[in-house]
Order: sequence, then C-alpha cells, then structure tokens
Amino acid sequence: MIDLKDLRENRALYEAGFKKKFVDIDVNKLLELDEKYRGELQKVEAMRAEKNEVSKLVPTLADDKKKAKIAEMKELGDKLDKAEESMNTIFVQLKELADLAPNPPHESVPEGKDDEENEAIKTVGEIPKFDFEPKDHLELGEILDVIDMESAAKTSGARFYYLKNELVLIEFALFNWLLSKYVKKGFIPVTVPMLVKEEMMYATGFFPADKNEIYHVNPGEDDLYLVGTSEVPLAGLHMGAPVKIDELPKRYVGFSSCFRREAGSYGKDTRGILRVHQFDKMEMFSFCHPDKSWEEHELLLSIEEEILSELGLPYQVMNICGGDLGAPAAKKYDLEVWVPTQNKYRELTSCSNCTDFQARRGGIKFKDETGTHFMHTLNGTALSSARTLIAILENFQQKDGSVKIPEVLHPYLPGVSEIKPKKP
RNA sequence: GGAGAGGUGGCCGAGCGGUUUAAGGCGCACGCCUGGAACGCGUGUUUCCGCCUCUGGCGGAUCGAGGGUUCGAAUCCCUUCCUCUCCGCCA
Repeated sequence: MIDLKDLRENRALYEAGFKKKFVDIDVNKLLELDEKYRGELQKVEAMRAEKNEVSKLVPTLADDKKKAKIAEMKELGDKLDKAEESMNTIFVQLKELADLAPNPPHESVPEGKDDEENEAIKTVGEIPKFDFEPKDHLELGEILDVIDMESAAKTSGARFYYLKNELVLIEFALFNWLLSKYVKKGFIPVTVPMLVKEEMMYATGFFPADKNEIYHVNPGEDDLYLVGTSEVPLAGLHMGAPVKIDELPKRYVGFSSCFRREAGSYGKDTRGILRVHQFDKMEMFSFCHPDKSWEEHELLLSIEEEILSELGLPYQVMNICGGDLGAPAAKKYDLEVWVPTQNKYRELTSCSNCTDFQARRGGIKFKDETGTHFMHTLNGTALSSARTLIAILENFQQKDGSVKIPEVLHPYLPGVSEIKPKKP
C-alpha cells in the first residue's frame, strides 16, 4: 500500500517509480478517486455531526417536539444512508486501484523489464573445474541413495521428492549450524505457523499479485493458505501493537517448510529438486527504523554472503532490475549459486527491503515521543534446503561420484565428512 | 468435536437503549505544595481519518471484527474471529 497523501504531494516520483517497475497505473484516475472520496467523506461527516448533536438533544425535549424531531431525523437518516453508500462505492474503487500500485523502487535499482536485465554486482569464489564429466544432482542423488523422486511421484505427484540418508543429515546440519550463527548475531529464532489467513497474504503483498502461486486449504471452510515463505507469518509478529523505538531493530530468523504451486512454470526446471512444490527454508526478517533500512539491507546481504562463503560455494550477487522486483520490494538482491551441470548461476537466496509497503498494509508500527510511525520491513533467505543441497552435491562431487561435505558442517555431522556411492 | 463463560482506553475494571462528552482506580506527563522528595491537590492522557484560519482549532470514526434493528447502540439481534473453563479425542 502506498501513501496517498504522499502520492498527492510527490506525484512525479511515484509515476517514475511505477514506470521503472513496468506497472501501468492510471495516476490521474487514482488521484481523481481520492479527491472524490474525500469530498464525499466531508458530506457524510457533516450529516453525522448533525445527527450526533440532535441525538443529544432529543431526550431533553417535550413529547410533541420530540416526535417532530424524530421524524425529521428519520429523513436525515435516509439521506445519510445514501451518501454513505455512494462514498463506499468510491472507496472500493479507490482501494482497488491503490492496491495495485507497487512500492516505488530505490534509485539504485537498475532499469530493466525482466530477469535478463538484472545487474551482476560481484562474483565470489572459484568455479570448480572437473577433470571428468560432472553428474547432475539427480544422478548423484540416485548413486548416493539420497534422493528418491519416483516414490514421491506416487505419493504426491510431480515436483515432490524424498530426501534420504546423508542428505537428510546435511539438511539438518545446515539449519543447526545457522541457528547457532544467528543466535550469536542476536537474531531471535522462531518457528512459525505455516497456514495463514488470507489477510496475511494481502498484508505482505503476495495477494492479489501471486494468488495462483499459493495453496488454498479447504476453501469456504477453513480458508487458510500454505505459506510460500515464512516471511508471511514473520511479518505478523508485530502487526497491530506498536513497538517502542528503542527496541528496534527487531531481527528474527524463522524456519518453515515452504509450499509453492509453481503454476506458471510447466516444463521449466522439471528435472530434480531445483523447482519443487515443497522445501524447507530459514528466513531472516528485520523490523527496523525507516532511517536505518538501507543499512539493514546491506547487513542482511552480507550475512547471506558469509553463509555461502563459509560453505565454499561460488556465487554472484545480482541487483534486481525494476521490472523484476515485484510489488512490495523497493530493492532486492539475489544471490545466485554456481550449478556446474547447468553451466550457470541459479537463484539461491534473495533479500529485499520493502520499506513501509508491508507496514502500511499490515499496520506494523513503532512509537517514539512524537507518536506512532510505520516501520520498514526487510526479509532475506538465510538458507533454502533443496537448492543448497543441489549446490553442495554438484560443486563438491568427486570423480567416483562421492561428495565432500563442507567443513563448517562437520561439527554438526559427527562422523560424516563425505557421502559415498551405494549403487554402481 | 460437545457444553459453558468472556473480549471495554497504556493496564485493571464498571456500564447492558438517551445527562457516559466511556464511571472509578492504577500507571504516565505537567503544574502547585517541599530545602528536596513522598503524601496531598489540580490539569492532561486511545488510536485512525478528514477539513481549516495549521507549534493551534473543528469534525468524524473507534468498547475484538463485520452486518442489522432504532430518531439514537458499548448496551438488543445475526455472522465471524479470538481467549478461558470443563468433557471427548489426540502427537
């Protein structure tokens, strides 16, 4: 949700922002509806004022005068009903249009219409050179007996998988390693509800835009939605009740399974566990003072880089262009990890500064001496399981098909330093 | 799943159709009192929105949320969410 008052005052800024995001919003119509609404509101409030005044007067009147006043008020009541109805009609139109308006991007966001035009900022780590033909993660998964997609297809269909043996140990080791890391950094660890109400999806900006990406559970009965990321329930931690300014920033690291329909990606990345309906993810979420959010954004990015560096995975940092940003983010960095068998970098983590966009929709505020204000919210992937496992399998594979496990994980994996082939 | 109770301002807590502009208390802020403090006294103290004569004023909404009845709703009716107690079931 954008600030309409601010739109009135800084119209050009918003128009440039919408254009940079390739979102076509009729700003004239939006401002026109806004003005019309405020006009209607004034009429309605004037009538309500009269009603309130007379209501106070009525009990003090004598019977005959009372009857006359009540009759008069009944008439005013009808007029008020009509005025309210027309005001509400305009408000619905106004809100519908305003909800489509995206968060304007930061000036440092590159111009561009889709992911082709994202800007590589830096490349870190050595791309592995193999003196043999590297196997892809699925082939390795079968040889090592750590991934089973055939069984998952029977139980659940395409884009599901079983992890087995060492890969399960590695997944839990990764999360345990990160929990220690984040607690040391002062993040509050949380596990979150993975089913949420519709209003949470709107507040975080996933609805209406990404509605067909989300699983809807028991429509018309329970009406809950499976989260595609713990960002959604994490944002809910400070909705409604304002946080004291000296408690900022509030940094959380949340864990959840993530569920995605992948509706628009038929035929894309169909092999293996790169694009799946369910995976586990640890997510950073930061509630911070508006003056500090750009600093905070760089901090989240630096932690994501630290994680990949310590794992020894080669990656590059992308500054996401306007057209590829999505509605809530004012700026987003993606970290892409090297996938040897695809001979390219693939998206692994992502971190966004949503400034006050989610805060406005969800009522996320802090208070200081001068009153309450909207916070800025930021989120970033700490680690997503399936894709990280792909990166580990493929980048650290040996000629005989065995895979070396990154040293930082050894303390969390007693007695296991590599995965050895179990099948020829 | 069954039966019941309840959601009121920063907090506690009354009110259950019209002097309630939400009593009273606690807390907080300011002032008086004091050598200074406590006590006491006084004043103020929800949030959001709109308008204007914009360090201020006026108005509206807000008693979990939404709808209804009424000239008038915290109060009556319906729907819904949440909390608590007991029973059942259960990791």
